[in-house]
Amino acid sequence: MEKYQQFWCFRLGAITRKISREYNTRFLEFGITLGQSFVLFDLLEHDGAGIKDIAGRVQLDSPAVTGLVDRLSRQGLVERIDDPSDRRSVKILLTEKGKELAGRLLPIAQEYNSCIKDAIDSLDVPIFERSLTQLEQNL
Amino acid sequence: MEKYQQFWCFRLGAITRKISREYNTRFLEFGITLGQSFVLFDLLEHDGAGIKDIAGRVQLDSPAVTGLVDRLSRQGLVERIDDPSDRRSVKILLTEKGKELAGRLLPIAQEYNSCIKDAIDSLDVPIFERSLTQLEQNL
DNA sequence: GACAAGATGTTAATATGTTATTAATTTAAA
DNA sequence: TTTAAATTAATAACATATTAACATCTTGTC
Repeated sequence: MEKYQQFWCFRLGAITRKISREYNTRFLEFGITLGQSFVLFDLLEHDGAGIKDIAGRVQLDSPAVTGLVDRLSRQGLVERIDDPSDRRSVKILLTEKGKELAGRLLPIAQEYNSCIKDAIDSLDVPIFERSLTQLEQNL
Repeated sequence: MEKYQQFWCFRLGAITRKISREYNTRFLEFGITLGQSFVLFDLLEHDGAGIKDIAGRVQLDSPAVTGLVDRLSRQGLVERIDDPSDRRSVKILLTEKGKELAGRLLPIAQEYNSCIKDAIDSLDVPIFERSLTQLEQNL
């Protein structure tokens, strides 16, 4: 076993890519990718949010969200409208089609998330989740 | 807390990006990125390997490794030479400069890997690593 | 030996993510 | 009030990752 293969960063990256690939496969028939779905899910609870707010919650930089919103809007799932209270800003709104799709994708994502949890000992799940929280907080 | 933010996929992705960013910052002065460093580290133990072998070990597709090797070779850190035993294939060799740099980066990476482990309770480390192994095996 | 099937690496097209820069606007300060 | 500083989103440039298509070469079978 090579040294670098024990780096958490390497292992986390490989696992994340594998999971993302599976999500993307499941979402393929809807024409959506995993990253795009997070924006849709976010808008379900924050319809009309600006780019920066979305970026903060999905933990991406603004330019990345700009790109995701571009692709979603090209599919008629979201709309950009000017923010009347701040002309620099933009409000992202779910269209009917987008709202409907987001509602359809959410249970699919939740179901696969359960599958992932099943991959490890059920007794270890709370500890694993606690570790994730600590990584989020302490890095 | 939004639903999607509890998806392991979301959390793992965000953590991985954060760690990668820190590695890339530490490697910046060497003109190297995290992904490129994995290829260098791999060659330390498998000098002369082919693209497909490297891809298998670093868990990427061949085209991704082709790109990484392109950038490394542009910096004179690796060399492509024809495989005399199979004319489809290519051997990737570390140059002196590449070998020297890989040896210099490895301890930096190991040191930051320890930092990351310090982010979680030391008692939880073995369980977290066991969970990673199970995710690798069962997904 | 000839041909079909498989293997190897590259290229192209698309999506993702980061950093730096820019344009437009708002806020704060002098 | 005029100017300086900060904010918002977009763009450009680059690196990364995946899939599909391709060219080249090897191998196995007849």
